[in-house]
Amino acid sequence: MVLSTKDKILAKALILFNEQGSDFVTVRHIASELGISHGNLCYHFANTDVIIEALYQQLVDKLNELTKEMTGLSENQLIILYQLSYRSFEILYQYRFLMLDFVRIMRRIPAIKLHFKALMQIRQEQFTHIIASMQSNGFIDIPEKNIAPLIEQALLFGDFWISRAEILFDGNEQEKIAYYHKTFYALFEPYLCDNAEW
Amino acid sequence: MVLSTKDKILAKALILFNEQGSDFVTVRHIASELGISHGNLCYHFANTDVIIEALYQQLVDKLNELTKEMTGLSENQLIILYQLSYRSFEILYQYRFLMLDFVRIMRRIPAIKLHFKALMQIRQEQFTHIIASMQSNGFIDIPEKNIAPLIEQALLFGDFWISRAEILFDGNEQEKIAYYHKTFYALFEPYLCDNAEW
DNA sequence: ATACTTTTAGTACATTTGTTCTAAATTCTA
DNA sequence: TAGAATTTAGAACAAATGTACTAAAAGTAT
Repeated sequence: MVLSTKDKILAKALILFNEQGSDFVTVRHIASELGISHGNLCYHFANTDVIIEALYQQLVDKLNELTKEMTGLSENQLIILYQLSYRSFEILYQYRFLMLDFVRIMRRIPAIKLHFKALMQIRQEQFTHIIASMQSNGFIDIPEKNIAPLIEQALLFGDFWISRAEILFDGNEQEKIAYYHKTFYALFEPYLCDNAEW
Repeated sequence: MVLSTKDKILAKALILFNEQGSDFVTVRHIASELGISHGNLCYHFANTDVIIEALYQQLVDKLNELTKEMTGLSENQLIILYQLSYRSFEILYQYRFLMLDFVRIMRRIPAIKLHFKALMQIRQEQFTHIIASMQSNGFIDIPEKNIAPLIEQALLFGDFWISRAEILFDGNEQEKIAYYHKTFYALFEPYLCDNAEW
């Protein structure tokens, strides 16, 4: 399996962005790491913003694919919620620079900001739907007024656990994901019914 | 009340950082906005990192002062928790660029990263203490195993609500703070006892 | 008033970066 | 294989930035 120059650039850029942050990394750095000229790199991607947009699109595609895959399953919503969030955490971690430099990237690349706002809308509806479904199946018992805050908490946590982990967590990648996912899932625990323990 | 050049620089830098992010703002920009030469500015602060460190110190001082003030009160811990967090949210918002550029700043200025890790340790202990105290006073009933996740959730929320708000919240500053503080406080609600409603 | 210190403006320089351009090399296609 | 399209390397340029330096101006103390 041989990668095209385009794909090699994206793969290397992802590594460098994750390691060093999306600033500090320039087209020249990426080209240098790949052993190609920056003129060549700019032929494929005019600047780093374009590369970031491409990587963001990769992330969105992967998350969409995951969602499609999971909603096809016949497991109960509790397991869906657990596994969907866990695997989302794994995917997000692959593209962690996007979350680590969240505000900066949104400020610099309006297209991503617009798209992200729309994405959040969708995610919020998905959550609402899952919770309503769990409610009607008796897995969860949550007062109406607590639903919106819970979803807000969950979405915020999902976006920023990586940033917190980057500064404060000592441990390898797998431990990190497992720890923060556990803490994420604990958001829902107060509302779980007894028959929801598994 | 006339400000020294040093203080004028810090005040203007805070405004610009909050508006535009800590990169994009250079010593030349700040100097230009103030109508002074950048040579002069560099006489007071060698570079933007030093300015950021000074502003971070201001934030820490304000938060410490608030904590000291609040722990002196004789209200019950529920009110303490509510008010302390609300006023912390207000102060954090004043210095929001620090939270918006969280990871970037920590990566660039190791002194702040070290200090912040220590600060988090202290905040975690404060939370633990408050919760234990509320527990023994019968305001809250929380299983032992849920305490650590709750604290982690609260600290994470406290650090990153500003970033989420920056992208997604439409509304003025007061509404923003009120909305996110309410969502923050909702983290604790599932565990509050009946006698804790107020 | 004089000498000393602090503050200020302005200049200069090296480095980095984005961007554009040219021409060579390579690959593709007919 | 010949010609066209694509890909690549490298040079060149302008703009921005951090940093250091000089000298003038303002303030202070004796």
